[in-house]
Amino acid sequence: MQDDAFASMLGEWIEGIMHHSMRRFLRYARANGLSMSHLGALFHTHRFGSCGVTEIGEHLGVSSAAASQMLERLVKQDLVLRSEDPDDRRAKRIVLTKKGQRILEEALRARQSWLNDVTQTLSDSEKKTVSAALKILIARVNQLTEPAD
Amino acid sequence: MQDDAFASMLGEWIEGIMHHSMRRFLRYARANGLSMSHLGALFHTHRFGSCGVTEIGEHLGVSSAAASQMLERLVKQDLVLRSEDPDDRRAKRIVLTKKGQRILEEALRARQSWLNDVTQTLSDSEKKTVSAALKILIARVNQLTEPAD
DNA sequence: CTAAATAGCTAAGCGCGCTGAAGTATAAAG
DNA sequence: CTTTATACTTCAGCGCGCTTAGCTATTTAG
Repeated sequence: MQDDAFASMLGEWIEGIMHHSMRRFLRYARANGLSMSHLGALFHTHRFGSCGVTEIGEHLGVSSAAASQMLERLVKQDLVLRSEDPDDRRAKRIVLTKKGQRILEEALRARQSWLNDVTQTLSDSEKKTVSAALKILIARVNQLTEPAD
Repeated sequence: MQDDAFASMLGEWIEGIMHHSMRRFLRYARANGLSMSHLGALFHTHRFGSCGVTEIGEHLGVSSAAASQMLERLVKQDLVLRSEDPDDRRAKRIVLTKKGQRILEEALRARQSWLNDVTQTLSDSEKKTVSAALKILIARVNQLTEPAD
C-alpha cells in the first residue's frame, strides 16, 4: 500500500466524520443556544475538572475579558458553577453543573449518533478488523502532544 | 468483542479526531478571518460545484437574507464568484474562485496535518490493518443518507 | 511594608451574523 | 395578460463575541 493512497483514505474518512458529526453536533448546539466557543469551554472544563477563567480563555484563544463575559453567560444558564478558589482568592474555580454535564453528554451523543447506524451494519469479522485498527490509532493519538497555542 | 466496548472505542477515536482536527482547523480559519459558517459555505460550494444563495442558506440553517449577506462578504474577499444564472435570471450561481479553492485546501490540510504525524509512526503491517478497516468504514459512510434538515 | 505581578471583572465600542419586513426582478401558472 | 411564486437583495434592529483600557482584590517579591 502506497503512502499517499493511505493518506487519502484517512482523508476521506476524516471528511466523512467531519461532515456527519459536525452537522449533528452544531445542530444540537444551536438548538440549545450554544456556540462553538461555549461547547469548547464546557469541554475544557469537563476535561480538566476545575479550571480558571484565564485558562479557559487561553484554551479558546481569546482574552481573559472575553472568557469572563462568556462564562458569565454560562453561569446564568446554569451550565457552570463559578466559585472562589480558597487557595488563591484572586482566582475562580469553574466547574460543570449537573445540567452542564448533561448538555455536554447529549452533545457527544448527537455527534456520535450516526456512527451507531454504521456500527449496526458491520458483521462480527468486520468489527474485529475495525477494532484492531482503532486500537492502533487510539494508542498513537494518545501519545500525541499538541503543539503549544 | 462486545458491542458497547466497540462503540466506546469508536467514541474515543472520534474524540481524538475532533480534538486535534477541530483545533487546527479553527485556528487556520481564524488566522484567515473566516468563521465556521464561512467554511461551511465554501465546503458546500466545493461539494456541489455551483449553487444558489438560498441553497447555501438552507445548508447552513439560516435565512436566505443571512446567506446573501455572508456571500457578499465572501465575494468581497474574492473567495467566491457570484454570477447570474443564465437559465433562470432570478438566481445566482455561486462558485469558488482560485483563491477560495486554495484556502479550502489549506484548511483541509490543516485539519489533517496531525494525522500525518500519526501515519508516520505506523509500521507496514499496522498500515495494512488500518487501511482494511478504513475500506470497510468508508464504504458504509458513503451509503449513509443524511436525514433531512 | 511597599512595589510589582496576577486573576478577574466591568465598560465602551466595533463588527458580525442573524431575523423579519419590504422591495426588485424574473419565471411559472391560471 | 394577470396573478402568484420564486430568487435574491436591502434595510433596520438586536444580541453576541471580541478587544482595549481601566479597575479591584489578592498574592508574591524585594
